[in-house]
Amino acid sequence: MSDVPQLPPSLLGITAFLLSKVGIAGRRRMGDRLRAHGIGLWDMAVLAALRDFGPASQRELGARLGIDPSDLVAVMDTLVPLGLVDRERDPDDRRRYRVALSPEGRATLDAALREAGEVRDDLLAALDEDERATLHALLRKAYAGLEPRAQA
Amino acid sequence: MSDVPQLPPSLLGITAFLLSKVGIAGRRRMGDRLRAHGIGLWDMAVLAALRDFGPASQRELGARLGIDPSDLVAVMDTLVPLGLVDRERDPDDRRRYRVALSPEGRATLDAALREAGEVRDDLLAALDEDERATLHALLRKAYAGLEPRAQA
DNA sequence: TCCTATCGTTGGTACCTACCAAGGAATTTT
DNA sequence: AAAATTCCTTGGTAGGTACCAACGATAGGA
Repeated sequence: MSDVPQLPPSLLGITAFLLSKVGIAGRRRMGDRLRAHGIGLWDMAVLAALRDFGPASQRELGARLGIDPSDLVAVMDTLVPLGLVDRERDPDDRRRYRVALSPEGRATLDAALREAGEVRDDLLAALDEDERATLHALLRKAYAGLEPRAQA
Repeated sequence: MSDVPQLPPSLLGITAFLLSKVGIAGRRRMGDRLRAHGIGLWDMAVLAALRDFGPASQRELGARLGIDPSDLVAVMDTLVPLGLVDRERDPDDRRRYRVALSPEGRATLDAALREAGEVRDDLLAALDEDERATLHALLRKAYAGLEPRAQA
């Protein structure tokens, strides 16, 4: 009759459950859209960090975003060949790279952020503008409580 | 200086990003707490489905919760030995099992739901009662839009 | 100079989620 | 009674995330 889940009310009463469900759906949709741009979620996060904070070493990027340095290698293996970042050895310390956002990277980031807006519209289709703003503000507040230093 | 992520404002402005972050944090905490009861998230979902909808076959449970039947085997391998569910062959069709919540299962589910409440309090520590209620209502509405049949 | 530390990299582990194929047992259909 | 279908199970694949150890290259301190 139906191959769509009909979840128990007990679970729907759990905020963390809803959070997880909607969050996973959003993450999945975002990942699908970014794939069309040839990048992944971590790649987008790195582009955003480079734009917001300026050029950085891979180590700094990893610390900032909470990514293990070894996992950052895969991100760079994506971003560098696509020309979305410029990576050169730091003249002052040739152990480290100096990773910077390229014009192409900036354009891709802009596109990714537009995709994010569309994902939000899709994910929160049932909510009006005010409700979306309220939801965002509440999430921001809750997240700030979780990660004190992440406050903008 | 800091081993805690300092996320780019660009990302914090993305509702889906926050949703995912807070959702993952909640899921993780819930998983940690359930582990102390010897069960996982899927196990809890099955217990909740059995309480809300009554005894069912594994196929029905799978369809209802969106779990692949083969993955449900692992859930049963957890719940049956713990005595949280009673599983017997359906007399009318001995291919299928009739899985029912046991008294121990009901008690464990109650405990799990209490844990869920504590996780909410922890996860949403930065929000007051009204804000938590608002957040829950908004998530419920958004989720209902995503999964039309999941409305309670 | 020698020792130690850091940066990026390779390679590996572990865990979890989600799927799919195939088979035995039981049932229904033809 | 033969064939097709359903239910559960086993086994395998695939993707994603998160770690950790060790190494070459480079740099700084004793």
